Amino acid sequence: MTETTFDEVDQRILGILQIDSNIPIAEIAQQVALSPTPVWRRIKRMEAAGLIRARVALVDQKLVNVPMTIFIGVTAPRHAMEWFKRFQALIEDIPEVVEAYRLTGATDYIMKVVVPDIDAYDVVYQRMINEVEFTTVNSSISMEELKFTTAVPTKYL
Amino acid sequence: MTETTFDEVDQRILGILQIDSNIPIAEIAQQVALSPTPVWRRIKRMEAAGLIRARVALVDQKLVNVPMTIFIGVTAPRHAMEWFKRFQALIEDIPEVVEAYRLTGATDYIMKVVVPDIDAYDVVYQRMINEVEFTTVNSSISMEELKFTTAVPTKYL
DNA sequence: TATGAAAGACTCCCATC
DNA sequence: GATGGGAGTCTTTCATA
Repeated sequence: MTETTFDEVDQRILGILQIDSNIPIAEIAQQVALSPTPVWRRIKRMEAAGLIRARVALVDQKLVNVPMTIFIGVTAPRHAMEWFKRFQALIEDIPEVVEAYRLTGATDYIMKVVVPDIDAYDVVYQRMINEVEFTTVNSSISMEELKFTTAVPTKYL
Repeated sequence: MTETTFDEVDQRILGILQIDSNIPIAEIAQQVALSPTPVWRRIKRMEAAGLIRARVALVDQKLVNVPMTIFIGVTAPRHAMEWFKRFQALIEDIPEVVEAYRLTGATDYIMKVVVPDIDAYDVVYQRMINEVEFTTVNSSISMEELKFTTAVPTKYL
C-alpha cells in the first residue's frame, strides 16, 4: 500500500488555485520556488487524488440578476427515510437552492437560496411547501454579504 | 449610452462555465450551436461586464482535512458602526470563516465555518469571543451536506 | 528535483464573407 | 453571425542530469 502524503508546497499550490485556477503553472512555480515541471506533477497528483474536485467560474450574483440570498431553516414532520428522500429530491431539483445541510439542534435543515427578488422567492417557497411537508419554516433574508469565499483553509492538510 | 444585454445563449454559456471553467471554447460552441469565435466574444464580453468574477479550483473538504462545517448565528450587543467594523475585520481575518451574512430576524449574523474537528472549532470560537463581544452565539453542526453548488441559476439573466 | 526541448492544444485576434 | 488563418501562450510529455 502506497501512502499518499501532501506537504506545505501542496498546501500553497492549493491555496493559489483556490483563488485563481487560470494562473499559469510557470507563475505558480515562481511563487513556490520550484520549476514548472514538479508543480505540474503535484497538481496532477492532487487532481488524481480528488483533492481538486473541479474548476468553475464564479459569477457576480447581482449582475446575473440573483442579488437576493435567503436562508431557510426547516424542521421535519417526521424523521423517516421516505420523507428525507422526497426532501432531498426537491432541493436537488430546485436550482435556486444552492446549499443545504442537515443540522444538529432545533433546526433540522438549513438551505441557502438565491433569487432575483421576493416574488421569485415566493414561487420557490410555494413550490417547496406544496411538494414536501414541513413542521416549521423559518426564512431569513440576507441584507448584506460580509464574506463569501470558496477557498477553504489548507493549513490542516 | 450603450445598453448591455445578454440573451439565452449567454445564459447557457454561463451555466456551462459555472460547472466546468476549463472546457474548451470549441466544445461550448458545439453545445450552444455556434462557432467558436462568437462564443469567445461572448465570454470576453461577460468577463468585461463583470458577470464572470473569477475562475477557481474547488477542493474536496474531506480530503483536505476540513470535513466539519458549522453554522454560527450571533446577535450583536449594540448596533454601532464601531462594533461592526471590528466584527468585519475579525471574520475577514479568520480563514475558517468562509461565509458571513447580515440577516433580518432574530439572528443578526450567520457565519459558515469549516474546520477539521471540534477542537479546531473551539480554537476559532475562543478567538472570536475574545476579540469581539457578542450577546448570543448559537452554533449548529452540519451532520450532512445535502447540496453544495457555486452555480447560481442563470435563467433570470 | 532541475533543465531543456518539442508536440499539441487552446487562446486570441486578425481579415473576409 | 461563420470561416479560415496565424501568432502566441500554456499544457503535457519525454529525455537527461
